[in-house]
Amino acid sequence: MPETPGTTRSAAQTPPPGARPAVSNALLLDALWASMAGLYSDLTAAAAAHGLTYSQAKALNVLHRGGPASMRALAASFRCDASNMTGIVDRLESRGLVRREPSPTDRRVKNVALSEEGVAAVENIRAGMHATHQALDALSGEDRATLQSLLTRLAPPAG
Amino acid sequence: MPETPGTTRSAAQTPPPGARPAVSNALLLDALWASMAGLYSDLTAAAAAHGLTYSQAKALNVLHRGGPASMRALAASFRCDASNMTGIVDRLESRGLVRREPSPTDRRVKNVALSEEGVAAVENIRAGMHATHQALDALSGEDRATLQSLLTRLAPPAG
DNA sequence: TATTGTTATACTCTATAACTATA
DNA sequence: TATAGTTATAGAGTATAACAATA
Repeated sequence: MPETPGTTRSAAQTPPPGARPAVSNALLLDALWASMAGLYSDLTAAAAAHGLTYSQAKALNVLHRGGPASMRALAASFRCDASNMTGIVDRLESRGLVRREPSPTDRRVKNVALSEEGVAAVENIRAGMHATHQALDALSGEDRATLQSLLTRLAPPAG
Repeated sequence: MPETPGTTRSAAQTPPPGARPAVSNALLLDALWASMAGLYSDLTAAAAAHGLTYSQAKALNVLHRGGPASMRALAASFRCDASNMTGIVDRLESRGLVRREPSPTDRRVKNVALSEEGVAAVENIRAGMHATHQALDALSGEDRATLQSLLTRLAPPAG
């Protein structure tokens, strides 16, 4: 039950006297929150243009990046209970975007794999995130590299 | 119907020969997506620790940052239909975290305002985003300023 | 016994449409 | 007529608990 308000910066990072004012965690949190909201909105719109929800697009993207995955592994990447994946994969499968394949080594496991249509869908959705692409295209090459580095350091281990 | 895969960088930014390899939009999109997922997960967990959902915490945060807002303005900040706010605000109000107050100037409008308990809740939730605070605390002062600047440039106009 | 995937249930979020009370 | 808020409805995501098949 922490009674401490927003600013929780470690005292070890006391800025040197005369330096420009430090950016508080509270301010960074606001900026992160706003950019997250923008990204989520852009992604939801791009998915909706293909008749898909955000979560469905997210599942396709996970499979696109990491290859076939078990229901359990998919749920782990969503950080949600495994039972939730049943419905999400059901809807994707009924539209022919993914397939459920029995694992050759463990008969309990079902591996979910993208179909050709699924690959096309996820690539179109990613390309259709116009606001995000526009914002990224406005950055210099150096800024892009810096952003990539900072985001990678921010991303949690489970990513 | 763009057939183009992930990389949609404008040709105007062709990197000079001999420069370090450019960071593609596809790579940046992955990094953004991963950090967004981490932030969402951290925020959802912090809200759940107070018995609140992500959307409820988001509404409290909007009111905390911007002061009282009409149902319509709240819905605009959520980029969702106004009818959805009724239930969200209902649940927050039933727990005493917000109040609905009639607008003095327009009898159709209801302004939603944080109660003292609501202020405490949103501040505790923000402070309870441990993974995010930890990741931010690991950044140098210069990196923090750079991140703040880049995120602000990424955030959409509607914020 | 433990694990994988599923089913059943309840709650929340979301979009759409229709309604009311104001303007 | 147009707008603010609400209600009704249906679809989707989420957590919990319980279950059958398999390890």
